[in-house]
Amino acid sequence: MNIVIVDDDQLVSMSLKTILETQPDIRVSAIGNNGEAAIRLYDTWLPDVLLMDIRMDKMDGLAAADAIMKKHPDAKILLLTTFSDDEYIINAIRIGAKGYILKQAFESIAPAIHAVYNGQTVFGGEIMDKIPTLIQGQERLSYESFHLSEKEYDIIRFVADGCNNREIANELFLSEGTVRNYISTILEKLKLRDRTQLACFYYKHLK
Amino acid sequence: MNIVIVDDDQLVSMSLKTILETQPDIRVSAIGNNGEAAIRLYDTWLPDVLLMDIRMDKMDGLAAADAIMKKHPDAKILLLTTFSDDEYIINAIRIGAKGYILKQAFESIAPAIHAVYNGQTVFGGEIMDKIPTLIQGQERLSYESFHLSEKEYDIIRFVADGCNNREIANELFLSEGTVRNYISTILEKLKLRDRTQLACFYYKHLK
DNA sequence: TTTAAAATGTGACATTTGTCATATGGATTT
DNA sequence: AAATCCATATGACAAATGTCACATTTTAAA
Repeated sequence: MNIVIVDDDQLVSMSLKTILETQPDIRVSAIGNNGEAAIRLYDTWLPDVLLMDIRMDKMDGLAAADAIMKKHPDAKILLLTTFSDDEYIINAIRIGAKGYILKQAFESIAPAIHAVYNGQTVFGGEIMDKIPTLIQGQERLSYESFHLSEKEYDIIRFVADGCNNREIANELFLSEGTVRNYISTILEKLKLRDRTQLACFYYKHLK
Repeated sequence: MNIVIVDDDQLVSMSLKTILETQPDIRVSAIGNNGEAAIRLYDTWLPDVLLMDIRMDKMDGLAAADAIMKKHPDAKILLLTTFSDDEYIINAIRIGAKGYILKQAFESIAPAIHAVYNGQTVFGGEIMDKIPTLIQGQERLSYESFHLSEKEYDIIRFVADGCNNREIANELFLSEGTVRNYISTILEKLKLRDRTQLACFYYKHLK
């Protein structure tokens, strides 16, 4: 497996090279230190996987990745980042990068490369956690954060499924009145007015 | 590395087991064939990675994954799928699954497991390609496809925002009765029963 | 054991909701 | 001009909903 590394910190690229070459099936063909070099090196070496830092001066990793993907749609580019800067994630995905991982996580870089080499897309765990919020624009709150009991949460799910009180009562083996009482309490806790608002709340914050 | 496999096709689970056990660092501790078994086996074996099919009868993989993640927030669950059914992807991410890959891609399953074990999240390449569209405009159905007028759609949005009839009437300078009539028509067109179901419908299909 | 706190239930009540039949004024078509 | 359609409106009505005050039972704590 033929790899090219691009990072503007010489120290990092060398460490990466050292780590990767302990893997029998990996060879580091070249090292660059900015986006322009990345493009040039990619053309020259056509690596199986390009390992590239996102933040670099001259031309940043995203721009370079974009240019490379346009020219070589099958390129497998694994982006490295120091912190999980949200702003980049979506664009990285959109550009078609095959991964986005934290460069601190040394020991997990080799597995990531293997996965990418095998046609998959890899994200550092912490990074993936942000996707749902990016997709929806809001994070999923757990029902604990509103001091809702398990049963109350059950009921919310039925409401958010369009069930009326009778149906919920039948499903949960409760009387209709009890269901009403539950809903009344839930509405009070969440400062909502009626079941429709509750359903909306569910889809906006709990789903 | 301690793995549990869950797939309702015995043949698949056995093949997977065979493939995985060629890896020196992987041991398959148990095999199950439905979501309930998954939950039970997870509790029993606490595997490093749980490999589970998405589509199963009895209880599907997503529901099981959700239950397991709620109980064991650190669980590493790798979901297997036959085709890249879009609908599941977002939910898989939301639930916190650590991967979503095509089970056909035999040779790439081991690398995926390693990556997940190392704290990363893995997606089959074809699958990741769909994320951008899901992120942007999540295949929302247009209101035309339900023969809803512009005004009717306006009203739906208010309902899905938790407004009651009076509020909608004020916003749109209509009488409360008119709003009711509109909603009545909308419910008829969409074959729904009440405004709560309408709100749910909005979030499920129109949002 | 006694006490306290949940979970569950009931009945009464006002409000909101959804349905229906029907009416009016305007715009469009014939 | 007549017929038709559409948006809007009204009033009457039954059903569903949310609130409240209160029991009863079960569970957990002191």
